[in-house]
Formats: sequence, C-alpha cells, structure tokens
Amino acid sequence: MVCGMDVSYRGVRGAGAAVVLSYPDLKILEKKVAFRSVVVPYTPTFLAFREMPFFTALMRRLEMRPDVFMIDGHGTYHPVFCGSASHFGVVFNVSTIGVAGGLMGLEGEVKDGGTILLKGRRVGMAIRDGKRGVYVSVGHKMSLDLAASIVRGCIRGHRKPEPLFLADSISRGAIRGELHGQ
DNA sequence: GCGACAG
DNA sequence: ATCTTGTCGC
Repeated sequence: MVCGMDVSYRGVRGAGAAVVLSYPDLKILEKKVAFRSVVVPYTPTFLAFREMPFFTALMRRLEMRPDVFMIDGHGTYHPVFCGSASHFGVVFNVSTIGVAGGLMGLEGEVKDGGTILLKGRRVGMAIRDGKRGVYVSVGHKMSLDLAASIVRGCIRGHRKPEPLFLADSISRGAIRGELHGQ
C-alpha cells in the first residue's frame, strides 16, 4: 500500500489529505482529511515545519499501515539532505518518497541527464511522462531506484503520481468546502 | 467536463 | 500554495 499526502491552504486555514492506495493496482483503500490553522509561514527549505502538524494529525487518523508514504515535496534534495519527505519519515519511522514539480536551484546542484547530484551525491531523479515531469528523491528508508520505480508505477496519465494527484484534489476540495460551511 | 497551462 | 478567467485538448 502506498499513501499520498498533501496540504492545501486558504488564507490561514489548511486541509491535509492522506489517500491510501493498493499497489500496483492503485485502488483507493482509505482517505482521511485534517483541518488546522497554520502558524508557520512558508520558507523555502523549511516546508516540513509548516506541514508536519497536518501529517501528524493524518497519521493519528489513518487506520491502515501503508508500506510507503509519498509526500509532495523533496527528500534528500535539500541543503542538509533533509527535506519534508525525509523529516516526516524520520519522525514516524516510515518509508517515504519525496515528489516535487521543480527544483530549487541549490548550491552544488548538478543535473546529469535525468539524475540530480547535490554536492556530488545522487539525491534525485527526473521522471517524465509527457512534456513536464516530476522530481523524485528519497525521503527515508528507501533507495532512490526503488523510489523512482514506485513513482513510475503510480503514474496514470497526470503529471503527478496518482497518490499525490488524489491527495491534492481531496485536500483542495476539503479546504474549499470549509469555506462554504462558514 | 476535466485537466494543463498561461500569467 | 492561492487568487482569477479563458482557452486548448482528450
């Protein structure tokens, strides 16, 4: 089972969504949403501090035990090799994969074909389906090759792999729905 | 319609 | 990430 997690915002309010899918058939097994008010502003390379409260709430609500978590953000592709996907994996001691739509332009960053090197370390891979692709990096307890293989196995005709595509649309629908309930 | 993308 | 509106395309 693979679980996609993402957070959508509307002003100070945010909605986090976790979607558990079977693998490799990608059938939805569980969905959870958690609302919170954010207190931490967004600062590049510190995304985890803003999103962890949502992930923690979602982990409390999840009933299933996914084998791997897919996070909308980077893993080892980070100044200190610890992006939000890594941070989350370490805190909960689970396997994680970071998937993001773009690079940040970090110091010591080199693109070697589809491979991303950071200060000489192989920290990411570009995975493309159509015109634009996504960047995959290891979060925690996972090899880059397996992470890339799993992400490829979750692509279903969208730029983002299905677990994140679903978590993204569910969290967006949830935060917009909260507006209508006020 | 839904998703991608311009901007 | 979000705001907003239209257009192109499957």
